Amino acid sequence: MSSRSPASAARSLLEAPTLAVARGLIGWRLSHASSEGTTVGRIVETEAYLARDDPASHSHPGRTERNASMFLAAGHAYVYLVYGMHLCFNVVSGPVGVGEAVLVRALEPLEGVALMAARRGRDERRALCDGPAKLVQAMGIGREADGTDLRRGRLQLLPPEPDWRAPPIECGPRVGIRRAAQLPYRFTARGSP
DNA sequence: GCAGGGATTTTCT
DNA sequence: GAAAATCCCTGCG
Repeated sequence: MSSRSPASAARSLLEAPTLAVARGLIGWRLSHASSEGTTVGRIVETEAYLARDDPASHSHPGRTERNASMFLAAGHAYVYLVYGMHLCFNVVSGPVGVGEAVLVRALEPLEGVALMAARRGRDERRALCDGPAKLVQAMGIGREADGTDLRRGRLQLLPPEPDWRAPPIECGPRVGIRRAAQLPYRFTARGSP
């Protein structure tokens, strides 16, 4: 069909509609090169937050100082504080100025597992990155990552390896929200947390 | 293994 | 002043 390389096709995913990005990001890798070392994890669970007909989205009430990064170009990071003590990491999607993003809910640890465990203060591999705030802590992502370009900075999004086989992906309701909780905007790699 | 509640602070009404 | 895209520990079966 396409004459483009798989890597190029993968990169163009970020320009796709947000629901397609949320599904397509399953299998991508998140890499963070920090002063402590490098950690890499594979995305195994995501949630889409849209700009229209989605009252659960942070962009729904309009643009504010907090959600400003959601309105950047696709492929930027949106990092915010929830519950006064945890951070969540999102990949901005959709056209510039629209306000859509994909929340990364879980990773499978690939590299720097010992560093992840040290940051998290516990050893059990399963528990390192199986929640949106957990993976932010394990990867050492801070609020300074908010608004950065995920194709260029220390925090980078990498397409799946060419030989990586996509697992079956399940779709269901989002987690931890009240409004529009029934919308099936959550994507999970089967066999993951 | 599962249910329940506390921690903690930013953000918007 | 209330709610929030959560996590962890405790108590109980």
